Amino acid sequence: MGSTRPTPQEYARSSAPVYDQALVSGPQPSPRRVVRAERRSPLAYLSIGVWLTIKPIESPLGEDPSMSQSATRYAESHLYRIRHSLAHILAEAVLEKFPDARIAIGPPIEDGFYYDFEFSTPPTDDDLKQIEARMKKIISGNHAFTMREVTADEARQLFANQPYKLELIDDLVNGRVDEDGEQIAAPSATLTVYTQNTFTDLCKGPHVSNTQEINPNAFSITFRPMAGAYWRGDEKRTQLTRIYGTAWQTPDELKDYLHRLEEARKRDHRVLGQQLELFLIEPLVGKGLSLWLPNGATLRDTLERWLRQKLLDAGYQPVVTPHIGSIELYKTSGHYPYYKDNQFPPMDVDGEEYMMKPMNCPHHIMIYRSSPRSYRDLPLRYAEFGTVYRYEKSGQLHGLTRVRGFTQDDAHMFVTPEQLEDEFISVVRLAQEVFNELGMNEFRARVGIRDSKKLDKYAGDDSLWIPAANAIINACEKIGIPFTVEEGEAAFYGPKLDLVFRDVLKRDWQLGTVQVDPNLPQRFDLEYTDSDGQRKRPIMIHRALFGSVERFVGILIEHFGGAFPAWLAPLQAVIIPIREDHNAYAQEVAAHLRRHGLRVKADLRDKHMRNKIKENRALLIPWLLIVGDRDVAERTVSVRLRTDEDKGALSLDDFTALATRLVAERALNIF
RNA sequence: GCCUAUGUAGCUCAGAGGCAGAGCAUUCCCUUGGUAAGGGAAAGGUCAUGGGUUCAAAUCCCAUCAUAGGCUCCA
Repeated sequence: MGSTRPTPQEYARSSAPVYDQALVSGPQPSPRRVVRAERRSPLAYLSIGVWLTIKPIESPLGEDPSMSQSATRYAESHLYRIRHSLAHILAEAVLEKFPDARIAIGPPIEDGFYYDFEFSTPPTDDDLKQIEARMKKIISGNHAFTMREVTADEARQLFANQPYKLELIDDLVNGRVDEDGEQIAAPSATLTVYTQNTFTDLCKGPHVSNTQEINPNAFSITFRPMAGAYWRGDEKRTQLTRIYGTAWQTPDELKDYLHRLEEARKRDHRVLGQQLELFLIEPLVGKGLSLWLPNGATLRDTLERWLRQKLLDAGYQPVVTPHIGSIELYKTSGHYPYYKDNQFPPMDVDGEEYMMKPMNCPHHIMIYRSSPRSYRDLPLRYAEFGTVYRYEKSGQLHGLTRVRGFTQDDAHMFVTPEQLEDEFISVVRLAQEVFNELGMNEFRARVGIRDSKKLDKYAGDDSLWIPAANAIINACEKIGIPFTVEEGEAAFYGPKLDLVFRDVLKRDWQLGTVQVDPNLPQRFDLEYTDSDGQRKRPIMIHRALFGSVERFVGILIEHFGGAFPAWLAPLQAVIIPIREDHNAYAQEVAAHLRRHGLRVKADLRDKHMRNKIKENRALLIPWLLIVGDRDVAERTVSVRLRTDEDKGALSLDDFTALATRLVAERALNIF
């Protein structure tokens, strides 16, 4: 390794943790990351790593103007000023109607802006409508935005009855935060305030010069309900009321945005999960616990069998471990004290404490430890679709993407230090292969290292962490996967790489994770005998590609909008007879296709064929096979795709060959 | 967990103190129709749960549960 190689910490500083604000959009596992991205000062966007080569993918829903720009350009854009200014106008309108409201902060964010308030009685939806109407009036008043520098004392006088502003002022002069509440190092010598019309706010800008630069019909504050938000994101502090706005340059852009939201809503895996009868979450079963209906289970099972075969081919060995374990196991691993608050509480069984399994690694470690190991055995790769249970706060649960019981496509590798980098590379390559075959081509990696300010949070010392982090970074560079390095995102036992997938709507989803772990082998005193006869300590790699199968299926549902490639579709073809006397042929066709391994059904209900087409189309069945007099006579099926394309008649043999080929190839197209 | 909203038939939703409603789905009857809803009938309800106010509660009040949008956290 060359002496110029930056330390992992230097990497983290040189690559902006968020390199494209568009990449932090949409539902994703870590809302905290969104918050951090929103608050990041423009400066933080300036240093963008050269290895970040995300290419834009085509979106069927049109381009979002803010998304095609880098975050830096966004912060300098006119749209950014419009949104920032609208936040102030919102505060003005709110204070007019609620003079005793306290104002907190109001930054521009992706797609819009928000402002946080403290109300004695929160506004109603009606109030919000009136506030929006009032904002349009203020905009039409052509008011100038003027900036003024003030001393801290002047500022304290200006905001004498605004405690949140006073706190910000104190922190600003002491160098703790900037106006958006972002932590910064240097104290700020001068403070600036911006005034428009009757409203003055502590603010570093920038703003539009006059409200006439804002189109009064290109924003909305009623598009999303009000929300609670903790002051400074700290749950121990006051909960404020956040009013969100979206704002654009033109009314058409606003319309497009609202349309995109609507499209995303239609793809919601919870909506499609019900419509396509994939899964249920039943209160009587419990919060965050999913029931898989036959359709969903078929999809899941197809995915799992495919992945299992891939793992066997890659030299993984299957293992199976139970759903609960002695608390002593998790005390030894260190998980219990560290993640106590996120686990189901222990249960007492005959005076011994047991826990629902929150992770599989300690169990796999015990399998490794069950027998003396030689360097000739390594790498050892244990794989299990292991179901784990974690206590998530109730407000945190969300469909399949955030549940309390889920199955990880988990594996643990035990390697020698020399094997670490190659093994790591092969894991990431396998991930690439798996996701590419699923048609998920757009993904990147996020390397998580220790928070250099809180080193005591982590197990083990530099001698374990630094080589491990370097192995990950080396691997990323060799593979050429786009990656960023982020401080404080490591697991407590080792640095990690998270795989982040960007779906067809350009939303980011964290998928699996690959973690280098030098610590658990130490805690469990794992050993192998090396070629020189010495007992040595192996290193572990923890990895999951899908992450949680439940969550992964949820992501697939949204990515494909429920229109799965044929090989994944729970039902691949439905045969629709035109008249009742075609039923026999329909059943014959179904039996024929089933014999060729296809999942098909003959729809023999006493309904008009048009009705059956409509209903099966809504179920997004890839192939609808219409059979009538001509088809019976000529042994054909008339193929109608779920895309509404009528492909005309194919001989039964031709269709069988086509369908089985597309399924075998796991093709993304269905004709 | 916290803030706000919502909870009526399998699904989507109307009803806002005075007899529990519609469309779709389901069942049955008629219908046999070549590419996005053929006709008719029946059945389907603890109006989330528990308590309260009232002559009377799906409707008003309180609590609980669940869901949604946020906030916070995530091995």
